[in-house]
Amino acid sequence: MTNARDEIFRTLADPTRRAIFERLCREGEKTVGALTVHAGVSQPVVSKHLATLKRAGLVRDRHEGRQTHYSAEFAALAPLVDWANEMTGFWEKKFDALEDLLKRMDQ
Amino acid sequence: MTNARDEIFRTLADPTRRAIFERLCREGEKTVGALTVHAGVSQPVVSKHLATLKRAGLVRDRHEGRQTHYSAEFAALAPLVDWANEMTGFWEKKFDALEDLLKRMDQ
DNA sequence: TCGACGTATAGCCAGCGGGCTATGAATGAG
DNA sequence: CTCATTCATAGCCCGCTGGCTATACGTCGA
Repeated sequence: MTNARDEIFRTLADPTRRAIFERLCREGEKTVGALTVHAGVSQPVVSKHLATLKRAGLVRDRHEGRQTHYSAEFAALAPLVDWANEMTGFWEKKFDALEDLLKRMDQ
Repeated sequence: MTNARDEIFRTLADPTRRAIFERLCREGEKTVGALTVHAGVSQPVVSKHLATLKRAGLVRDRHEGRQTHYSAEFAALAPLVDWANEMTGFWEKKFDALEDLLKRMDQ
């Protein structure tokens, strides 16, 4: 029952994980080792976070020899943006309704 | 050190809390009691979630007699949208760079 | 003034999850 | 073949937090 939107929010809630994702967004494809250097946590933890990000569809992995290259999946952010737009959309709707009401009152 | 963006993500990560926020977005100002009816959790829990949402700047409260009315603060979603745009922005940048590269190669 | 009502706070518990180390599995180098 | 390298997995621990009940606090009606 836990939908994609929920998973995206949960996944991006952790600062360490979000930092890893940000890094992939800014600097493109990176190996686990390269990410670990600046992550501030151990390599297994980085791998774990990457697995979580992958399950949420936020990253892709590409195996090349013994290293795994990860890259950001930008499109996966769409549900988040859509949700935010939907929420603020309700505000605009109400604003429109208010405007409409005022117009009617003006008549 | 935990900035606003971080707090917003953490706050919206919980499904129950996000549902409450969504409800406030969709249906406007609501009392704690009204929110509790459909929240699926006890009243104290709803109050707690509302306090968390308030600390994150996502809702406002208005006291009227013994009831407290809460309403969504849509503007508080801006950091979230900005962040998402920034992330996808890196993608566009890279796309532009690629386009530029292809142009140069074409010459 | 007193009781009922609406909300917030306190205190507790259990589970989730993020951190660690140790180790396994796969690949490359020599 | 053997050893080093790179990453993933396993197993553990502990703090955080979301849930609960009980209760305190403030407000309204009688």
